Parts: sequence; structure tokens; C-alpha cells
Amino acid sequence: MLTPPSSKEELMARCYALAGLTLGQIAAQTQQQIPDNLQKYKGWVGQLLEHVLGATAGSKAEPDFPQLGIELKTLPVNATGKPLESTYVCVAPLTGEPGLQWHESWVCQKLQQVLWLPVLAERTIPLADRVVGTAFLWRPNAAQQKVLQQDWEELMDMISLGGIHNIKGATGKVLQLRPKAANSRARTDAIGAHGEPIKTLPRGFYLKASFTALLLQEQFQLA
DNA sequence: TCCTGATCATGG
DNA sequence: CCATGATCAGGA
Repeated sequence: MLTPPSSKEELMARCYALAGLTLGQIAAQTQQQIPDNLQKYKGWVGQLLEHVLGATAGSKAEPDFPQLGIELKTLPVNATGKPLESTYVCVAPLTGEPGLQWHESWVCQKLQQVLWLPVLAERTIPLADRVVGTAFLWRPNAAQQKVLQQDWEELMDMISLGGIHNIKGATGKVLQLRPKAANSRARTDAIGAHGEPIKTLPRGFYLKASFTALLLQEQFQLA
């Protein structure tokens, strides 16, 4: 475990040093074992890169680099630079959180400053041979902030009014609500159709892949 | 091929 | 159970 980076510049320098390296090379530096596949280690890539960059370990509800206010997200991409997956943001409060405003929300806080770290991650490429790309720091611009806020408000309104069962993955332009649980039997508190307390599958907020694709395009001027 | 629901590991 | 890290995998 490295010491946490003391500045944004130091963090970026560490990232640039990783660009072009394979996960095998990085794992070797830290004497980590590489799993054959990610089926039983789905968070392995993210945790490896957190480790080598000096992120705060653990499952604490705070940014990966608390002093810098920066959240780290690995982004699996294909050979043409398109994201292969949506990006998990945070769990969704399903009990309404009366009066919670967008700027106070977990989603807004987490997305204030994100360090994206693309990883070439087509499933045909063995884990050890997958290459780390060039990291970039992203802060949502005004337009992005606006659409994120609109989506969040729409989703939170539906949740608060007992409409969680009407929420589909397609609800929201860039932000979506999807299951986030150990399995489909998991249950958490939520609001029923008539305002009554119910138990339902825990959900999380995700950024759609089409949205992160735009961020990559902006950054790298992809065709 | 893409999307959405389901799932896996770990730490507290 | 919740929050961290995400990807899997079947059906549309």
C-alpha cells in the first residue's frame, strides 16, 4: 500500500506512470496474484488500481482520495474506446429522504471530481494482458450537471411517491437506477404505492455507458 | 449487439 | 444488511 498522494498533480503523475502497462505488470509490482477471470473477483481491477495509486482502502462512504476530494473509477473499454459497462455511482436511498436537494445528494457529491482510468477490457483479452489507458480528471460541466440533476430529481421523485416499481433502466437520460445487491432475494426498506413502508430489492445509481462514452470522446476526441 | 436484472468478494 | 469495488449473462 502506497502513501496517499499529497496533491492532484502527484496523483496524476502516478496514473500516467501506469498508462500502457498491463494489469499483469502492475500486479507483479505489488506481488498480487491475478485471478484467471473476474467472475468471482468482479472488483479486482478497481481494487488493484486503488492500491497502486494509494487510495484509501475499505468500504467507507467517502471519496477514494478524501483530502483531494477525488473519486477513482476504472472504466472498462473496448478497442475502439467505448465503455463496455455502465458505471456504478452509489446506493440509492429508497425511503425518500424528504427534502434532500440535488447538491446535497450522494450522486452529486461523488461526481464532483472523478478520476477516470480506462482499461482495455474486452473479455477475449486475458486479465493479465489488459492494458491501462490514460487517466483523466473529470468535473461535470454545466450541461452535464443539469442533466444529471434532472435525472436524479426524476428518479428521487418517483421513489418518494411510491413509484419505485415503475422505474426502468431507461428512466433517466444518463443516470439509471438498477439492482445493487448480493442477489435477488436481498431486501431493504422503501416506499410502497400508497405511501406504506415496503421491502424491496436494493438499488444503485449507475451512469449509462452512453454517457461515459461521451466523456471519453470529449477527452480523447474519438471519432 | 445492447440492456437490464442478477451476481461475486470483502470489510464493517 | 450496507457500502466499497464492479462484471456477468440471458433475453429483447
